[in-house]
Amino acid sequence: MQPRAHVTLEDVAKAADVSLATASRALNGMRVTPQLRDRVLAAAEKLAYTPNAHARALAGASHRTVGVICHDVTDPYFAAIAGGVMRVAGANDLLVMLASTFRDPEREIAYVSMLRAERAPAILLIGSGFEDARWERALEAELKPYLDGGGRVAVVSRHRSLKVDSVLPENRAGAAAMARALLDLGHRRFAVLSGPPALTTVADRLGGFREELAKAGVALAPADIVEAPFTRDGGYGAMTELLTRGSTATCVFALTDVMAIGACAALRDQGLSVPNDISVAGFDDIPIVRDLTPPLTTVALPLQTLGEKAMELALTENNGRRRRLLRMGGEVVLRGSTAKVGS
Amino acid sequence: MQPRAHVTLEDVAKAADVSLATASRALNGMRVTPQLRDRVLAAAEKLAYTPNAHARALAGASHRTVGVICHDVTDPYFAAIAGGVMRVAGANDLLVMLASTFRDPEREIAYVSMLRAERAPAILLIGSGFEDARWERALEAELKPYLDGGGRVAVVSRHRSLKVDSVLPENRAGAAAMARALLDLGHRRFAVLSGPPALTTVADRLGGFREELAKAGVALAPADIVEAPFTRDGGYGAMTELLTRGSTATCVFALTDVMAIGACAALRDQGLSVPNDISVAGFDDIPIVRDLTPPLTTVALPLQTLGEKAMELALTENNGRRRRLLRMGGEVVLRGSTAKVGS
DNA sequence: ACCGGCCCTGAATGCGCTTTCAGTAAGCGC
DNA sequence: GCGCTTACTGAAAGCGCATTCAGGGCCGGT
Repeated sequence: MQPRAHVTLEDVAKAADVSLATASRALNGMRVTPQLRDRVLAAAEKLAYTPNAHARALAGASHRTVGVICHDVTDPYFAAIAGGVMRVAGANDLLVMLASTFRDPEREIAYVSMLRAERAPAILLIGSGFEDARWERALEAELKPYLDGGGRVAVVSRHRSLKVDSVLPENRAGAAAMARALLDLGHRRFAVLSGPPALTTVADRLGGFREELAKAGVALAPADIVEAPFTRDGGYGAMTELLTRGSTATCVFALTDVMAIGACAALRDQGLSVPNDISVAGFDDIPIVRDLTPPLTTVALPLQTLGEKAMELALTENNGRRRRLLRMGGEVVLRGSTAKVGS
Repeated sequence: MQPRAHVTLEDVAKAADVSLATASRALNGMRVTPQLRDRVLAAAEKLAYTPNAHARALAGASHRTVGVICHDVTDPYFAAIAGGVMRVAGANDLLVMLASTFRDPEREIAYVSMLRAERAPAILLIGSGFEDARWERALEAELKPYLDGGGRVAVVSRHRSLKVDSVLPENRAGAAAMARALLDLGHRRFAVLSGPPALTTVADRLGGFREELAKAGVALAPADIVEAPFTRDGGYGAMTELLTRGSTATCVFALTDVMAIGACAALRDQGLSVPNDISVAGFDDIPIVRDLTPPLTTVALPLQTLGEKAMELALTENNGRRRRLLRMGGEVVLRGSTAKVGS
């Protein structure tokens, strides 16, 4: 005969010969005569009882599964941030529901909706928002009732339009700093490996870079900018494209390290040397880049910390009702993938 | 005045002036007069109604959040597998709860217990099991009632002791194949960068490698094996240790690519060249290794597919009650990090 | 020995939803 | 036009648990 699908609290209570209420109290550590408590615990153990989290949540006990939505766990950038989130979550005895949207705004909204249905105590949005105001509004509409219902929301690296606690990488300032650093190395002809223009991160990084160059009187022609997905293959393709266009750039700035890795691969496959033939710089400082040959010059972001802070923001009550905003990172780290011009 | 904490189905029903049951049916796409359905949908929309997933689950509707437990999402190996899992999950309109154990068996069991409480329809265990039979038994005890209750379990890369659907990398055969490949290159003095002996994967890979060497009359002395965590820094430290010991190995086999990356970094920092001074080989074929300089020789595993297959196994009914077992990967991929001896 | 008060236990209620079950209105054939 | 089937709607039960509300045993005070 099949064992019962699920052992319920009632079964335990019956086995221990106490009332359902007493069993509940014993299991939850409320004051109960030690003898009874032992009986209940023993019965629960014997029956392999596991409380039904849904029933528990329904009955009022807050449940402990927070939602995290990112673009793509496979990307080391998001993996590192998610790692930080999970570290803090784990320390607080929380489960994490992780979802990947693959940069599809529709999926993102669908996930928020599911998380809302789960009555997750907190939702974290990791990664760039979308330039299209339509999506941001739809997202906001989804988030609003959640927040009204007491839900907590924090975002990482997301455009300011959402009025929630935020952890923001210094995208614009970091890119500007990188521009200065590259100018200091003597570069004057640049190319940029850009990402999907729909992402706000792209606008910020590209804008910061371009403006800083402009201050030095260096222009960035449309032909010097190639758009591609924020992936290794995107970077590879963009770099290849640049090469076939006959670009004369002495330095390539990839908007993410992952793209920079692809770019370096393309250069290698074309028999070009980094940084002797061309300098390459990235953004993010994902862990792997310091172990590349040559190690990658990049704009450093404390990725794990980004995630940790976001989780902390979501977990701590924000009494002053103003949203909190943390800005982090943005320092240029010069490594071997960039060199002085003509050296 | 505060908006109500949560809009319930009853609110929607009242607003649409229909009964609760009708509202439920309208929302769930059951046959209802179009006119009524529209009224209900409009009311739901206006009130920003989101069904309570807990209530829904409790009332019998199966819910759609599967649990995935891995050692560490930050590790590209697990990230890639998790990516595959999420791809299939997403295609089936499932949410994924991802948890990282950081290789702590106690946490692993705790997570299984939480997932069981959540009544997740499926649990996936990603990553090596533990040699200590005590933990495996405890895990089994936790899993047993879950399976009896109709839960589905699949594991990736986990020792056979668990009687559940499995996707197994060819750890032993792959390591043996690597041994042969390295022998063919003329190597006779080897060192191994090993992992925590508590992990079954370590025993399999190390065993396969050692046995194949033995067949060729090449012994692996204890001094040639260094144990370290399965991390980049672990590999770095182990390689450094090996160097300070004055190892005479011409070839280093790291049990994972991540360790191999650390090893290469250590060699570089010591001014040694790969593969001229020493050959390095890894295991897993995580995506990044083909972009290293030199690209890493390794045992290939179709990581994303591993995750996809596991999810598929968990999703498909297993009518024949025998557990299904998929073995995958194990082919040696020779790249630039290994060279013929003396060349 | 008696009563007030305290602490522990058990019965009962409700969380929000799905799902029978029964009831009612509409539709059909004769 | 009557009886019957068909189709939809509404009332109500119950999923498993936390929790409130009474009731009952026990203690100390007098």
